[in-house]
Amino acid sequence: MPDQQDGSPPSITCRECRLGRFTVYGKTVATSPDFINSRRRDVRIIAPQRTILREGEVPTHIHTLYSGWAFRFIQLKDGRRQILSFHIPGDTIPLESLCVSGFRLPFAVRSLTQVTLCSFLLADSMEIFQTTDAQRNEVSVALQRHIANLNHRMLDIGRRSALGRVAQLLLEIESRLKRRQLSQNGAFEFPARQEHLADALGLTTVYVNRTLDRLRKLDVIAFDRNRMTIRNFDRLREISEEE
Amino acid sequence: MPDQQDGSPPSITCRECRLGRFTVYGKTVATSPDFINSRRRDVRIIAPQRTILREGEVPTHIHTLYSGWAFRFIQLKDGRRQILSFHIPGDTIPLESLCVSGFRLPFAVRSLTQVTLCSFLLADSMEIFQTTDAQRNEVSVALQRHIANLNHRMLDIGRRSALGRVAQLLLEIESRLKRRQLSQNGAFEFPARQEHLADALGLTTVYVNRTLDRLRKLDVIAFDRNRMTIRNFDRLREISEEE
DNA sequence: CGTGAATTTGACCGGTTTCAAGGGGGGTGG
DNA sequence: CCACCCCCCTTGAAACCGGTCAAATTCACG
Repeated sequence: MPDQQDGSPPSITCRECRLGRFTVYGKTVATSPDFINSRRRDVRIIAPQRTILREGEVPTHIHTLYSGWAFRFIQLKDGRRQILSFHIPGDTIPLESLCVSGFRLPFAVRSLTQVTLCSFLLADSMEIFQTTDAQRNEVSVALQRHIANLNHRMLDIGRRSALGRVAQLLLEIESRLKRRQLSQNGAFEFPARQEHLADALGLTTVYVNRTLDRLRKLDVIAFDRNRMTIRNFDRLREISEEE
Repeated sequence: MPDQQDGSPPSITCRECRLGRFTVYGKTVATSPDFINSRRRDVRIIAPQRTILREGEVPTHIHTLYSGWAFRFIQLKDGRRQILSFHIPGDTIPLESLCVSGFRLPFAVRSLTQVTLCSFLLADSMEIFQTTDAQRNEVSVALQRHIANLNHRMLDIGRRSALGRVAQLLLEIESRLKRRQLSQNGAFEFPARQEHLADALGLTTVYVNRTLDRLRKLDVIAFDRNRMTIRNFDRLREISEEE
């Protein structure tokens, strides 16, 4: 694992980074990793459950999530929280800043696990992302995927039963992890607590638990504290579509 | 009203258009309305409940909604539908195409009422929107608002009661209409059926009806078939935040 | 007036929440 | 090395918000 337990950042260059080719600047890092590396201003480790970005701020840096999970969310005064999306290794945070100038965050970002961030100045990023058509296109594709995921999550929360929502979310996360080679045969690290799933799906923790239990008893998934396995993709897809 | 009942497009130039200054190219239209007008390829009237853009397509044009309402949505095979947002006069459809190259729509767009669209080639639009910093900024601001609205809608659907959701949606729509001078003292045209509200809020038509009725009995709103009036903004805001 | 679409109302149902208590596992300190 | 503790998962029972089904009413419009 890339995580360091002692709190010191990993001394890995972009050239050796196994995640580099999965990022939005994957194509560029492939051709000139040292260029990307020279623009990296910081590699930082952040503890679990820490605020990374505050709602309303205008980011001056963008970050690549090197290890761990984070999530973006909005919160009500009384504590009710909606998680808008989960960030997994290789994600750019916040992706929108590469496209929307002066982007004022309409959400906050928090680390879920311990997290390692590679940070770039937004100005430097623009140099990277505005130079070639190929690079502009990478950003577009990433942003399109993200928007599509948000739209689907909205459909899930508004129109699907608890069972369908959980199934959809698990499938989305697995497919994103798989694209980054972080899922093998449907098995992957899954550090989110049931509380996080609840806040992402518009459910309560208790009911997420009951729903996961149903899926487990159907032998569609298996999981323990930090690991999730999809044991029957076809069935999970059926459930996700019908419910 | 700008609507034509006879099906022929209005013969209004951008110079005389009272909506022009509220669009994303408002600044540009103010300085050179004839330039904008020269790029307008089409003014078209579309009947209610017609598909304007299909899910999965890559738009070649962008449209300014000149009159009427439209909405974007995703649908399940069994007919369940989630409305992602409503489009009101002055909106650019789809706004994302101005920022994300080759944007493949993850949703469909349909007219709610009869609708008048001013259409521009995407290529021509780029000329308009990429030329000046001021113009790029306009797009950013519009997109930020839109993203923020989507995020809030997600919070509403996931974490608020029916009463809070309805209140939030009415406030959002009123504030957007007001910015375009389409709401006076909280009173505005409101062509959406209760079914549309239901599909936007993740509720059923019947329950939207009961919820609107509660707000009406509290004397917070008044409405008939095509007109909505917010009679008590403070109370509506309280309700929207607490529920 | 007549017709169909949209709103409104009533009775009942059920998915999800709420409240509350019990259990397990991993980390820490004695 | 064991005991304790905290966090999280798990389970049960009861309540409730919103859904479902069905019928009545109102409204726009021809």
